[in-house]
Amino acid sequence: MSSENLKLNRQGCFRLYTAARLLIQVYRPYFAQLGITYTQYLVLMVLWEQDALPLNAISQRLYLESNTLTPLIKRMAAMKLVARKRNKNDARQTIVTLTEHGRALREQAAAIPDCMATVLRQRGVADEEFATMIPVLDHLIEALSK
Amino acid sequence: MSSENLKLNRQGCFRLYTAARLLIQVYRPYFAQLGITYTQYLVLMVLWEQDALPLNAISQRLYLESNTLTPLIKRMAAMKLVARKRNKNDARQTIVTLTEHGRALREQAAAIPDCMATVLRQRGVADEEFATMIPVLDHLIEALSK
DNA sequence: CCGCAATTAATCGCGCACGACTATTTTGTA
DNA sequence: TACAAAATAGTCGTGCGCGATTAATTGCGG
Repeated sequence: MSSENLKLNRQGCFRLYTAARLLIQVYRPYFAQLGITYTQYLVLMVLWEQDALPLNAISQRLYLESNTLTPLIKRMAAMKLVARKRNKNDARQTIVTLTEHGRALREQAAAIPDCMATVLRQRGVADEEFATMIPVLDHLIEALSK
Repeated sequence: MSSENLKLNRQGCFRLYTAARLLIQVYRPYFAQLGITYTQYLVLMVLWEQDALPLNAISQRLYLESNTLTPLIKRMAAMKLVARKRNKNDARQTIVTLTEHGRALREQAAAIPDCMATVLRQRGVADEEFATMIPVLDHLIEALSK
């Protein structure tokens, strides 16, 4: 193992961390227009795909724990994006459902990926280039999430 | 532009965000042993390379603003890792210098990249695989940071 | 059917990130 | 030289992330 590769890991982490932050910064104004944050958008994405999920299921999808999700979803409930209710069959679970407002946001948010793709292309990042990272990121996530 | 690629962007952001989080989670216990956080480690890395930098310079290296760095570095000063002092030549600047303790941590932290590389390899992520992302991440950071 | 382990959310405290803003100091220029 | 513009840190408020812990509920082996 060369010291080159050692350095690479640590710098790789920094690059991953920085690229994620900067990319989310580009997203932020679009979400701000809808009155939501990036993380709230992630929760909505999960619910748009399948509604009425227990917090547990959202947790597994997003790799976020209840200590992050519970307050997050409470804020979303306060904004009338979702509703929280106990599961009758299993009183331990809290079921999260979309409100009309939460469902309606889907159409408005649909345009965001287009905008993002355009922004990236304008800044010289080709889709194909970005795409080369996807399988590695998936491998990394799969390897680190257990 | 296929809807496939549109989806890819948004999911690409999520993957980037998640992979960064999970990777830092693996780092965290090592840093905890030294009594520091990942972000504090980043500041130390910059200062280990060149000591006595104005906050401004650290900001540029880490892509973090003063609203993040000022409190962060104050905490590090409270822990006696660094010292803060005004620049005599330019009273606007705050110069951040390593203390003896901050300098000493370098040797202890030196082992961490080894551990990380081992952990990743154990989990089936080869250095070469990770390395393929580096140029793309650099391109992304360069493109998004202005 | 009892009790104990596992599951599921929730709570708490702290440290980032970051948008918006302010205060101070320097610089450049008319 | 005056003074507007730029540079530099700092402050404030909010929303994550997450380690640690707790409370409530369910499931399961004996």
